[in-house]
This record gives sequence, structure tokens and C-alpha cells, in this order.
Amino acid sequence: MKILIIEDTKSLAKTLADIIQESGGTADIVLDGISGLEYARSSIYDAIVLDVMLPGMDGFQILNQIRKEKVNTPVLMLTAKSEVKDRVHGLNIGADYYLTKPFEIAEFSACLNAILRRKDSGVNDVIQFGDLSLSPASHEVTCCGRSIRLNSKEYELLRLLILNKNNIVSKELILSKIWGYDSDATDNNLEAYVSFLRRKLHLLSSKVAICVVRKVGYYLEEKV
Amino acid sequence: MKILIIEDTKSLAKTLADIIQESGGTADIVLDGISGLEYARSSIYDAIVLDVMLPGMDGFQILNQIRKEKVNTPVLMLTAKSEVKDRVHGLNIGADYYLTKPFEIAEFSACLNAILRRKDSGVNDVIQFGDLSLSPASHEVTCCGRSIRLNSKEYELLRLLILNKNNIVSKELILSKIWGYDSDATDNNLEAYVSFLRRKLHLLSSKVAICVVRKVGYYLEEKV
DNA sequence: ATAAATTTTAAGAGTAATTTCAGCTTTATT
DNA sequence: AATAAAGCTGAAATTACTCTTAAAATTTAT
Repeated sequence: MKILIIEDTKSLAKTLADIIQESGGTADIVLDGISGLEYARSSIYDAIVLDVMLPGMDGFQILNQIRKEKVNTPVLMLTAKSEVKDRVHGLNIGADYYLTKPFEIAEFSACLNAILRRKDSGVNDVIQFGDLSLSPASHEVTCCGRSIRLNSKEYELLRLLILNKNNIVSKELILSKIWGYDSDATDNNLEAYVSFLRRKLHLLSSKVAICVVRKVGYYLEEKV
Repeated sequence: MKILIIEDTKSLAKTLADIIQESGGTADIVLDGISGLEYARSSIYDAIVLDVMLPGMDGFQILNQIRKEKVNTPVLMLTAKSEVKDRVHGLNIGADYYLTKPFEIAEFSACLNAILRRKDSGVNDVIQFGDLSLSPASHEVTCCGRSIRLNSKEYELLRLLILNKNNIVSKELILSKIWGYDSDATDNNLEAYVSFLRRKLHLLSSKVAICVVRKVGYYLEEKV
């Protein structure tokens, strides 16, 4: 379970991250709006906890933008103001829940769980594309009853591609998400893994293909 | 980050351009209102710094005109007069920020950053022209339900033409934007890509045509 | 410590993107 | 109408990106 926390009050962000960790997830913290948007864009998170008042760019703008870009990660908004008008606005532009500060830890957990449940994108939920289903619990990919176990890089690569279905995932993004921001991995590392993954999909006789857009990145397609 | 500076006081324009360059951007300087409007029309800039008093055509007129033409590049207005009336007028006709001369460099930077952030330039938004829509996420152009994927140069070319809808995009600009400032690509390279793109639009039976203005450049037009 | 699995590296083959070029078409000018 | 200049387009040539594979290096598990 990977949660993105966009919140400029460090202490609060830290507390929320701890809560998430205690229940077995991981959290990335971002302290300003600009970086917040950047992180939120990648669909790798299971949920986003989003403060309204932020330096750089406010929560509404971030939410608006990512929804416009068809990123549908569930969003839990936090706000100090409890005006009905704001609440309505937030929900209208695609927030999944609106929590007014201050709040109890229990309430926060409950909300987060609720929105994770609703979107059924929790950690242990199987994600699917075409005839493939990918099980986070076992790192196995299944197609028509047969399964193959993926190693962790193969798994993350396929997960990233499925979460961004219908979109090209840039090589840059893949490298930074899977190998890490500061890694010196080259395109060739990624190419090798694409090749490994293709072979496994082939072994399963899947109809899903990993397609390349030269100079840009990869995307999944279902063959007819 | 590309900024257009429309300001007739050369020294000031130069200083602002330097500030922008120091923070990693590039700036084009234009010294009079008429050319200012011409440049501002192309939507390729991330922001415009616009002086009010200019030879040829004043800042208000330029702003008025480009907003009328649906160019929504963020605009930071500079003025010597600090009358509330002017300020209100500027903001009403679509300025994003109003800065009174003289101002501190820090203040200028802050304002510019603020307006850049606010609009966030929408890099990932789907853009449209006529019956075409172009999706940055998938590099696909869609027309009446059918889609074709474009390779990276075709995509960039179409994107540039759509962003500059209703304006002629000079061959020079296209070459420098897509092939790079220092590339030795010739007009014929561009012609070849125009040809590729036309073929794909034809395959989609789009009503959009890529028209040429001899010796100048290309623009999009919707056939009737 | 050894074996097994994973990850990286490297090189050659394969393929799509890009450039080049020649011949043709269109437009402008006299 | 003739001529020149500019643009278009299809085919061939070239370039650069990607794929695949095998082997080396590293990490993890036993």
C-alpha cells in the first residue's frame, strides 16, 4: 500500500505517515504543491492525502489538474476550513473524501480505508488488464488459469504499465520509479526487463502486448 | 521554460531576460507593440511579461486582443502608473499579475513563479483543433472515434500547429523547436514530416488541413 | 559457503524513424 | 505562356533506437 501525502505541516505529515506505516503501508511525503502535482501524476499511488492550503499550488488546483489528466487515484482532502462551499467544490472536482482539521487519528484511518476500499485499489487487490491479472500478494501474473511468478522488477514494471493503461509510460518515469531517482540505470536495463516480461507474457499466451513508442516509452495493448 | 518579454526599455528587458535565464529559462525580447502582439499570439510561451506603455500598440490592447483570440498564456503586466483603476482594468481583461515599476528583482521572480505555477501550463492536457484531438498521454490523434498513434516528431509537429491555431507557424520556429536550435535540418526535412502527417490526417478522414504559406510556414485550417 | 535467483552489462541483429534525393506539381512572376 | 521558385511525395539510404541473448556480477536464500 503506497500513499502519497501532500501536506506542508511537517509534523502532521509525519504523523499520518506513521499511521499508514503501522497498518502495513508506505508513504511518500511532499511538502509543496508543485512537487505534489508531479508525484500525484504518476499513477503509482494507491491513494493521495491532499491538503488544501499549500505553498506553490493549492490542493484544488492539483486535484483539478490530475483529474483532467485522467489520473484517478483516490484522493482524501484535508482542510482547516469547514465551509460547505469548499467541501462541495472539492468533491465536485473529484475528491473522494473531505476531512476537516483537526481530526482524530481513528477518523483518518477510517476515511483512508474507506476510500481505498471503495476504489478497490488496496495492496492486496488484484489489478487487471486484458486477459492478465496481477496479484500483488504473490507477484504472480495469471492468464487463462495459468500463472507465472515475476521477480520484483518485472512485477513493478507490469504494475506500472497496467496502472497507466492506455497511456504511454515514459522510460524516464519507469526508470525513476523502479530503479530510483538517482540511479544510473540506462535505457538498456529497462529494455532487458521489457524483454523478460514479454517472454513471460508469451509463455502464458497472453493477448496483451507491450508496445514501444520510440524515444518516448511503453504502453500495453490488447491484441485482437 | 520560455518567456516572452514585451518591453521597450532595452536595459530593463535585458535585465529581466537575465533573471529568467539564471533560473534556467529562456526569454525572447520584443521592443514594440505590433511585433509584441505577433509573438504573443503563438501559444508557445509559458508566460508573457508585458509592459503597458509601448510604441505601436499598448499593453492593454495586446492583452485584450490575445484574450479575444483565446490565447491563455499567463501574463504579468508591468506599469509605471500604480493607479488602482489601471490595475483593476488589467486584471479584468485577463492579466494574471500586476507589478508596478520600479520593483525589486526578488519581487519580479516571485510574481513570475506564482503565475507560472498557477497555470502550470497544462502540458498533459488533451488539445484540440477542429475534429482532431491530440492526447499527450498516448501520442494519439483522434478523429470521430478513430485514432492513430504518432511517432515523436509527427506528434510534436501537430502539437505545435494546434497550439498555434489560427496562426502561421514559421518553418524556422518549427525547425528550431523540433529539430533543435543548432540542428542542420533543412526545410525539406520538415516538408517530409508535413507530408507524413497529412497522410495520417487523410487516413482519419479529418476535415483539418495543414496549409502552407510559401516562404513562411504552415497553419491548420478546418475545411468546410 | 554454496547454490540459486536476480540484476547488470555488452554486443550484434533487427527494425522503425529519419534523412536524402530526384522527379513531379503548384504557385508566382514576367 | 514561359520560366523560375517553392513545395510535395515516394523510394532508397542511412541512422539511431530497440530487442534479444548470453554471460558476468551481484544479491539473496539455504
